[in-house]
Amino acid sequence: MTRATIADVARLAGVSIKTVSRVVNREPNVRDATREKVEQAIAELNYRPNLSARNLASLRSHLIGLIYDDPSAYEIPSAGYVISLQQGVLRACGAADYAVLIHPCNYRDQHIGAELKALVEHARPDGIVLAAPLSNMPKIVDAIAATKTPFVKLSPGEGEGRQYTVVTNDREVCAEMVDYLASLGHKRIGFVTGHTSHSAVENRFLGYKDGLKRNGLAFTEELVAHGDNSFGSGEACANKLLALSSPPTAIFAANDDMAAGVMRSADKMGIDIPGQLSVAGFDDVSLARQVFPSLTTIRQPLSAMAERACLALIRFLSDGSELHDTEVVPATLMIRESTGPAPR
Amino acid sequence: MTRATIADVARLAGVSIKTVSRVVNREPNVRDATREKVEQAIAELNYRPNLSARNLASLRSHLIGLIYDDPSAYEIPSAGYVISLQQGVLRACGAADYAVLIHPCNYRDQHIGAELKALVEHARPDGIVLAAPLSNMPKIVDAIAATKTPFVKLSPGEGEGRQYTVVTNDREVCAEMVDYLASLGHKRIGFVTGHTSHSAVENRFLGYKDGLKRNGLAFTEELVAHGDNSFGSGEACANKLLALSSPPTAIFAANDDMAAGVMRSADKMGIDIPGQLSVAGFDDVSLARQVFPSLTTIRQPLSAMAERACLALIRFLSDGSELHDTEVVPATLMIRESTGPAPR
DNA sequence: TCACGGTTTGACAGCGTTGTCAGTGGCTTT
DNA sequence: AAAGCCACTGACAACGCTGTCAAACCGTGA
Repeated sequence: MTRATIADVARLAGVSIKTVSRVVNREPNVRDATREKVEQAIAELNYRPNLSARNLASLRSHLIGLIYDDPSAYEIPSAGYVISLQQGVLRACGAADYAVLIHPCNYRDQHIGAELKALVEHARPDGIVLAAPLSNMPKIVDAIAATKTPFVKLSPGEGEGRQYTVVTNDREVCAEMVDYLASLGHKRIGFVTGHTSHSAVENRFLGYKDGLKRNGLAFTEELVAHGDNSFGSGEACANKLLALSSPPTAIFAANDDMAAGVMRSADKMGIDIPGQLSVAGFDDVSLARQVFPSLTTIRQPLSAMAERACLALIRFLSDGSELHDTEVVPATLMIRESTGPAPR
Repeated sequence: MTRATIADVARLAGVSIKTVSRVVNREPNVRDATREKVEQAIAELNYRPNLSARNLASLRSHLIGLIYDDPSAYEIPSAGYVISLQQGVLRACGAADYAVLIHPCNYRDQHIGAELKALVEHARPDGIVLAAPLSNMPKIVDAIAATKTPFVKLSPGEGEGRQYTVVTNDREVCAEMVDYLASLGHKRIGFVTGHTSHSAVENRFLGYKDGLKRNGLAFTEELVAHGDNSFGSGEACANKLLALSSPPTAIFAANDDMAAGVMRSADKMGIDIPGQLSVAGFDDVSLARQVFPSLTTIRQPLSAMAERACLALIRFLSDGSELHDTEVVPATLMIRESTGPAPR
């Protein structure tokens, strides 16, 4: 007893296999009565189309490649980021009958261009979703583009306008965070930057400066420390900022891991949060809710961004609708316990 | 200019397509000279086999389904667990030319059996890797078994011996953790249990009792608090244990999230860790290194377990080698800052 | 009644592989 | 020299579906 094929269904329903194909693929021009007969036969035989046969005949793979940087490959654990991506893409693909091919990779790898080329030539996905920070690296974007496979970029940073990109409003929302801190009376607001490979962090820095300006606060290099996105670098940056003769009363870090590092450093120094120091992060990873006090941060709508990007890709694949554009999905402030009125 | 097919290669090499197929699939009985000619033609044309055609002809999908519980579907963020699983499976599959189909699902879903059945019938993976806690749920295991698709179970708990299962030695390693705490002079060691749906946590509890016994310490119900694997429940359990007239000097939680909750609770009460209270967890999620002080815990070799399970599955698929067995991959203690000598 | 146009249906040729089975040719054995 | 064996190679039929195109059908207006 093997799986029923389209021919079995056709025989049982008393129609041709092409008509069964039409019913299965919801094509028009099938009489209602015929459709019903076929559907009944499908149900009776528990027929499921063979995807390999379908793909072979239709010259497509019905596969979407999701390419992202493997977080734990070099000890920056942001697994939540990857899971969110996957959720969004799976949601979009599930609805449209595409399968997802995940491909974690290490952006530091010398041969990543060749690796991605090989992947695409081997699996032949119909389209690709390229996630940050890979989507900000010209070498990688070019390698993907060279394969001629349609792709969308998912980038928290600014899109480049050359390909369809879904971004979040890093810059604006960071300025809003500064608004919020200023509204609490903070005058000296420090900033911990992230690794520059991640173009989004530059925008976060710009947003920080925008915020200072529009709240009448002067920008000082002294209050900026340069981290690399890791928890450890957050600690180091806080050590530096808090050792200033006139230390900041609030520190805004470009991601949550570093913000947690800042908190740990302050904790070690016996500095009370938020009594003596307010701390804010960016990302809203699960850690943000688990540190004590819980972290004020900014939530990126990652999963939604991934879904939107993937849906646009699928739309393009099915009807060829334009793909050169940028879509912005706004992020939101998550006010928690780590920020409070400026001390005085 | 479209992709080269096997026929193009055959023509260029001056052989039949079958011979090309033999070379590509590393089949025996091809003369070296012939093989070289073919390989040269393949390189020249940059030929890559069409996977759909191969799958159709060979009646297999070359797909491994990875089914796991979606952590963020109900706010228990253990994304690192999923990432580790994926890494292990991808490693095994990549080497053997299988693709991975990921399928997060919610074990609380009423219709999960039907959902998995539909998935398997639709995508027709050649084999399935079923991760905990799903692998401990008879309803789910039965649904998978009913599809007749070969599968392996990945379970931190005990295997059931009916199917191939890769487990870790939860019970033994937990006893070792108690050994370690006892060696630091702790006499009153509390335990925070996890959600009972996760059979591994029962073994952890048993290991805790084993450890007490072999160190000559009495087991008291009073020192056991029942959590549900969440950070919040860890806090609640610590509140209860630390309110005892004679509170424990060490608390061992069945997972890291709860251990972090314990730490937060102690922090709120002004209890010094590890000076007044030692805290230990289980899992070694990234959080364990980010809390202050960093958490002593137990690292599960998750990624290695997933890889071993998947390799066994692939071996079975290729040569039909036996699949009814249980393999144990040992876990290891990670001693960090949250544990220290008992106070006195 | 007949031609006409639109809707519905079917025959059949691929899609690019693998599996089966029948050669083919060289070397050993009798 | 004939027979037998083995290593190698190729012809061709699947595999289960979709796309193309032609045929059948059906209602309508002339």
